[in-house]
Amino acid sequence: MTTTLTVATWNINSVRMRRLIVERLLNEVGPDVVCLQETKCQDAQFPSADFRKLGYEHVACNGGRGGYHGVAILSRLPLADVEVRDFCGKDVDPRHLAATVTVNGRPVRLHNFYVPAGGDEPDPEANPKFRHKLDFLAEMAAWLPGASGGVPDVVVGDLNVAPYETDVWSHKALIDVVSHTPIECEALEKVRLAGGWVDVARTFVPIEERLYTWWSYRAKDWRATDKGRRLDHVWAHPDLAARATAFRVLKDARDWDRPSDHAPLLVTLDLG
DNA sequence: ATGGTGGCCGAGCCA
Repeated sequence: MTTTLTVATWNINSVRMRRLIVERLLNEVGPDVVCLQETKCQDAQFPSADFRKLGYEHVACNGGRGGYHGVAILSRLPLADVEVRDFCGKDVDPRHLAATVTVNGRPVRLHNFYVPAGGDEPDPEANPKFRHKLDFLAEMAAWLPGASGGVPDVVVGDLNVAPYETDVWSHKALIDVVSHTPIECEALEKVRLAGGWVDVARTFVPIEERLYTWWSYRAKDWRATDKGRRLDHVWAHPDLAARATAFRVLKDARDWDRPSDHAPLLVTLDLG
């Protein structure tokens, strides 16, 4: 019996447009669980059957009205206690989905997030989208630490903030650009510290080393110019972080056919 | 260089 759990997180930028590269991840990498963001797909239209055929029999999705945002979890393992939370008092705001998987008798609570991008102007007074982003992060900090009911948890997703200097191609150039402004970086750090989660990526890739998960579609040659940002994250309860045996950003997927602008992240936990 | 690209849905919004 295997005692490892491999979790992927990937902002897919429309699951219907990019179903084939999701299938490529399932076939070629084969994580146990895949957390998707920006599915842009109502639940009734979600291509669950295609993923089930590949062995991902357990599918949970939160697609809202379809056009915007949306999160989903594909899993080879049963998903228990599936939960959705609408943040910031919005009726339909499909940005969160939680579920529990159990490996070797050990339950792990997964929280899959798509944090609001925040628009262009980093001023909460002038820009309601930035206000929403800060409010969302504040609500995460207040709610998330108590949300897993004592089950060790993993928080993943497109958190839309690159918190450290080496999480962006130029700290100086991006200091006033939404995703890397000090107020957001501090807000994200507050969320992480509120629950005591470990930034798993940074336990594998030292803080001195640049690490990105997103490269703009607008770059002429994304790999050569390498103007990336680390917007996607894997956080883990310290007991789980201590069991993390592998982590990587699957940068090659940024060059797959009709790619997402985000690369998948993969973490493996040894629950033996 | 205040553009550039891409997906929603079928114009303008969102990222």
